[in-house]
Amino acid sequence: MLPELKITQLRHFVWVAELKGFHLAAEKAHRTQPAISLSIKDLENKLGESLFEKRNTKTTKTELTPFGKSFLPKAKELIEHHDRIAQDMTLLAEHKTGHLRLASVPSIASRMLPEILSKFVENAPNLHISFFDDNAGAVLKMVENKQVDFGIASMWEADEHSDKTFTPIWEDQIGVVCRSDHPLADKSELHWKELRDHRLISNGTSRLLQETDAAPLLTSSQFYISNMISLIAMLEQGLGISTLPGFAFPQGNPNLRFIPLKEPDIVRQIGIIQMSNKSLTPAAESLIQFILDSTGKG
Amino acid sequence: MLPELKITQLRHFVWVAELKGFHLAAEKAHRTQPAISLSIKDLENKLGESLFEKRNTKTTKTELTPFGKSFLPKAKELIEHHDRIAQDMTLLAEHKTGHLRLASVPSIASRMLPEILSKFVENAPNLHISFFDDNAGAVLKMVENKQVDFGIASMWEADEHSDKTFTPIWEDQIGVVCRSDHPLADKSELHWKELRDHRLISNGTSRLLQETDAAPLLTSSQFYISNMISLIAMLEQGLGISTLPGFAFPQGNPNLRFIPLKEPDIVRQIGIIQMSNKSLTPAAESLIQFILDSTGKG
DNA sequence: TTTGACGATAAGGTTTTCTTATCACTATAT
DNA sequence: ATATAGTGATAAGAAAACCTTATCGTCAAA
Repeated sequence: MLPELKITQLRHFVWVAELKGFHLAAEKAHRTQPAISLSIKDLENKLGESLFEKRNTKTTKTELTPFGKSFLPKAKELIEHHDRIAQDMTLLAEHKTGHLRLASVPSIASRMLPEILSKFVENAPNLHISFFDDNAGAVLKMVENKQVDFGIASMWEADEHSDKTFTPIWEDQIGVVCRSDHPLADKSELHWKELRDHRLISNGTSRLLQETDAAPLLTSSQFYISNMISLIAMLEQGLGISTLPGFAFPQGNPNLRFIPLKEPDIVRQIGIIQMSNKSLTPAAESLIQFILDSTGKG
Repeated sequence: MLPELKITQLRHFVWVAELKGFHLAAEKAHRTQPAISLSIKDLENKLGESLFEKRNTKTTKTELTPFGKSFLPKAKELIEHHDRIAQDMTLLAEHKTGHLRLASVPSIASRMLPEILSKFVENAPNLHISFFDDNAGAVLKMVENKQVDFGIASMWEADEHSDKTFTPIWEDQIGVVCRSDHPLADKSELHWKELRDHRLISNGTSRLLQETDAAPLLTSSQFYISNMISLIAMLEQGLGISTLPGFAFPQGNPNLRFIPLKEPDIVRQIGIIQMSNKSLTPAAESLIQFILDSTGKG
């Protein structure tokens, strides 16, 4: 039966040995001298051998026995090993290190995450981040397959009571996008019926119009363009108009206008999607909290 | 401030993780299930993060959190490290391993030690032994210089109250050595005066006659031979007779006889010499005990 | 010889750890 | 659907481990 050595006990031993005295060791351990005496005695009993030369007699020096001498380096190594692990785990728990994987829908990825992430990593210099951007469906899949710790996307009712949890964060209003010189360009808001006479290009986000008053627009749509970059190019070309969530609109584009759709007022809820049963890594947990805080939802 | 993890606690964690359950782990730890629950809880508090998935709810499986998963291998390593050290030190304390150095006077070295050492090492397969044989003075020096853990030799009064401790073990009686065809060869015991008419070769052990009734023999001695092999050769040649302690007599030599000296009856005390203040390694301690036991002095 | 420093020891209090008893929950088998 | 057996959590008190105060004996230096 092997004895079970306590780290604290080993520390006491090392201190007594290195400071050459029980009193000094006691001070360092924030304990009284008898506590150290007993601790060492217990250690000696466990090991079955004296660590220090017969004390209380002849010699006043606190000196290691040969046995103690051979134990000293081993004890120090074990303590160092312990401290290294304690340090590692503490850093991990405090999300200063580790690996964080997330996926997001492109609009948030380009519009909100750059600032959030750059601020977040300031306090976590050793944190590795893997980031994926894709459409909402793909994000959802990556969460389900546990390829990512969590995802950022919108979630529609169908999946509401599933094994995933949705925490809404941003509200993204649908609007109409057209060229600056388009007849609708100067409106400050629009009714869906005003769009009927214009060529509507549908895209990946157009399904948001389904099940709303504006649904009829989709059936009459001649073009469908899935790729956002192509879509923008077409719109800039003046091929037609389209609907997009606000965050997906390339803000700062001088040639295009974004006009909120007021009737129907369609708002896309974008938020965090995670598995309900699986708990998150500290780093992931922490980033979510950070996002909530920096968006005022905390 | 780093938390101080206890080895026992880490064991509990590893067992719960590997046996996938608190009850099984409790059994293995010879503890009750609540004890393990609390132990894990305490560990989680120290680390500041959950190790197992939210228990008591939804899932009945005891599963690690990502944090716990990354902790598991580290915890196992630390436990193994601890056990390795505990093992090493226990072996060292039980003198199954280590390095043992001793010096002995040749008579004991050749007469008693072979059997003793071969029996001793049977129980200590990993013990390294360095052995030196030399005359009593040299043995004493090696003990003083700490070149050896202890020495085996005789010790004369002058050094009695020194920094060395002498533990007598063997009693070696002085006798007369002569060739088998020598006039004295058939005697069963001798008086020193019977030697006066024979040529006496003195040797390194002859000082044992000093301060005894037989001292006059030394002054009349014509030959002094320090080397034992040469001495034996001379004796076999019939050059003369000599005195030797019994253990120094090459037993089994067909050409020589050993006749105990009865008057004076000189007994050389041979025993263990060690430094008084310095404690011994477990291996040395153990060999000394073994010698005491096997000579009935324990 | 006295004093100061060292570590050991005794007695008693505090903290930690464990146990017994019980609860809440889930899954399986009636 | 209900009972049953299995999971882990929790509360209260007992046991063990740990620490403190007070004191002692020894040694070495003043």
